[in-house]
Amino acid sequence: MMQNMKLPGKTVERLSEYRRILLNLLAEKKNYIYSYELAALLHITAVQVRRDLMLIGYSSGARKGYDIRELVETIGRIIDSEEGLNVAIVGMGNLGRAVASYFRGKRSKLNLVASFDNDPQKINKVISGVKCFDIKTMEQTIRDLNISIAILTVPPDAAKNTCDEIVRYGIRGILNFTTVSLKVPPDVYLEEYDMITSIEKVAYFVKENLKTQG
Amino acid sequence: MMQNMKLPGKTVERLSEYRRILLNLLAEKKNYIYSYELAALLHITAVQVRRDLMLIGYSSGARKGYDIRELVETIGRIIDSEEGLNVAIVGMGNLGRAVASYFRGKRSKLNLVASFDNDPQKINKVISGVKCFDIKTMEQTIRDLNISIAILTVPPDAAKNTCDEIVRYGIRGILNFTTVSLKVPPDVYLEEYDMITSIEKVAYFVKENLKTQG
DNA sequence: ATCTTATTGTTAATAAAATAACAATGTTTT
DNA sequence: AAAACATTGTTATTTTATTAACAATAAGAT
Ligand SMILES: NC(=O)c1ccc[n+]([C@@H]2O[C@H](COP(=O)([O-])OP(=O)(O)OC[C@H]3O[C@@H](n4cnc5c(N)ncnc54)[C@H](O)[C@@H]3O)[C@@H](O)[C@H]2O)c1
Ligand SMILES: NC(=O)c1ccc[n+]([C@@H]2O[C@H](COP(=O)([O-])OP(=O)(O)OC[C@H]3O[C@@H](n4cnc5c(N)ncnc54)[C@H](O)[C@@H]3O)[C@@H](O)[C@H]2O)c1
Repeated sequence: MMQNMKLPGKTVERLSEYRRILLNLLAEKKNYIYSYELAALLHITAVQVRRDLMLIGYSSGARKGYDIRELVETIGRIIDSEEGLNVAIVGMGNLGRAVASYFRGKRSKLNLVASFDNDPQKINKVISGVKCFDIKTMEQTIRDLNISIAILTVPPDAAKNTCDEIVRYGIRGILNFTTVSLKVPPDVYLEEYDMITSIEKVAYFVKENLKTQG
Repeated sequence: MMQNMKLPGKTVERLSEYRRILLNLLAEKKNYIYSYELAALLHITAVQVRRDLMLIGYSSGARKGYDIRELVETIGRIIDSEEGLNVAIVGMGNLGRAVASYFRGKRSKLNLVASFDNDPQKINKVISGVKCFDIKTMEQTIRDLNISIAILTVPPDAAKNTCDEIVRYGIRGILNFTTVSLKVPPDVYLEEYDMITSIEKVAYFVKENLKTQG
């Protein structure tokens, strides 16, 4: 098994989702799970689950289902970085605070270590559990705290410049929530998400369903 | 051209993204755009853009690029519902408020007409521009205001029950931001999004890139 | 201990999505 | 007004993702 081969993005997404659900199940004291159960929880097929687990080389021993604890651990070995990676939120407004409060204490291998803003009201305060730094100190702070991932939640008109800055300061991955489409060098991984797209997609299928089903 | 054929979900997503970007460009007084320009803004290929537009039967006249205003209008005719659809946010916490403030005044065919919560502090107040109703009045309010789409942002432990309720009250599409995986009847369209998955995906590729590039 | 059964792991087949190839078309240049 | 050109619209091809099929395996039943 080529352990050093990059997994397809889709598989990585599902592995993250498997783990999220498995952790919930562990909390409910469930210890084993069948592929078809996990599939049903994610609205996918059991084959897909088994295929994904095959890709990461995980094998269950069979017939009793997967050992949830073990599987969570295996997924971690594949998708987490051993030493952990440090994350910052850039732009501590409505969305930034929501993300911070959600993120807090969730993932042991991804540490939310800082946020940045240009609002004097926010600078040097702890907001939603994370210290807010002056955006002017970003270069220094990113280096000092060894931050490699940024969650971008500044206003649209600040997005482009801010993105160029953080890339210059050594950020290697960006989750962009602004409505602005960014350009980054090929060695920086960029993921973009816009809620409006999700809502419009829902609306489209609702509309189509209403057309055919009344 | 089969106008009544459902488009692939991926195409619907891209159409929404095209429109978002085109509206930004219009605001900057740009009137025409080539397929390759639009593609670059979305990090996809020009062929994909042209293919999507072919699917919705849009034709440019050629060589001067697409008329942005016209294209925005055409996309609207395809993905929007003519009469508009009404949307509610269920759970007006950190994320609910962030979504509300983002949504406000954005889409003319999707109207954010209500939010629901069980916190007496919030009930009957206008929060982030939208009135917050008592969750107990949800059945009535959903019917009165003809709400067909819900954005679910309640705490995880309330998610399942709340989802069952809104489905019973006639909701036809749900955008689920809770970490709980929901089950809905086949005539209800469900879209789920978890930020942690996005961040873990970024982290995975950052890790892999660091391995190969130092 | 053997048989039955349920579930896995994996290869093969199918389906969906993306890309390439290129003729058609309208624009600009000469 | 013809030639050169850039860009589109569309079909064909390739690639990627999903699903189906099924032999292998281990748990439980007899
Ligand atoms: N709210 C949402 O649900 C949502 C959803 C999708 C996308 N977005 C986008 O995310 C971004 C943030 O949305 P929001 O609702 O949190 O907005 P917001 O105005 O509440 O927050 C923006 C924050 O960025 C800070 N800021 C402004 N300029 C800055 C700069 N140059 N450097 C650093 N910080 C700066 C502001 O002080 C503020 O704290 C926007 O681009 C918005 O379009 C929001
Ligand atoms: N904050 C984020 O960025 C983020 C991201 C992804 C997912 N989520 C998920 O979204 C949900 C909301 O997150 P949040 O940070 O806004 O939490 P929050 O606690 O700030 O907000 C939850 C809101 O729901 C209300 N509520 C509680 N029980 C309710 C009930 N039974 N009926 C109606 N309303 C009820 C609360 O009064 C509160 O206003 C959670 O499930 C969280 O896991 C949050």
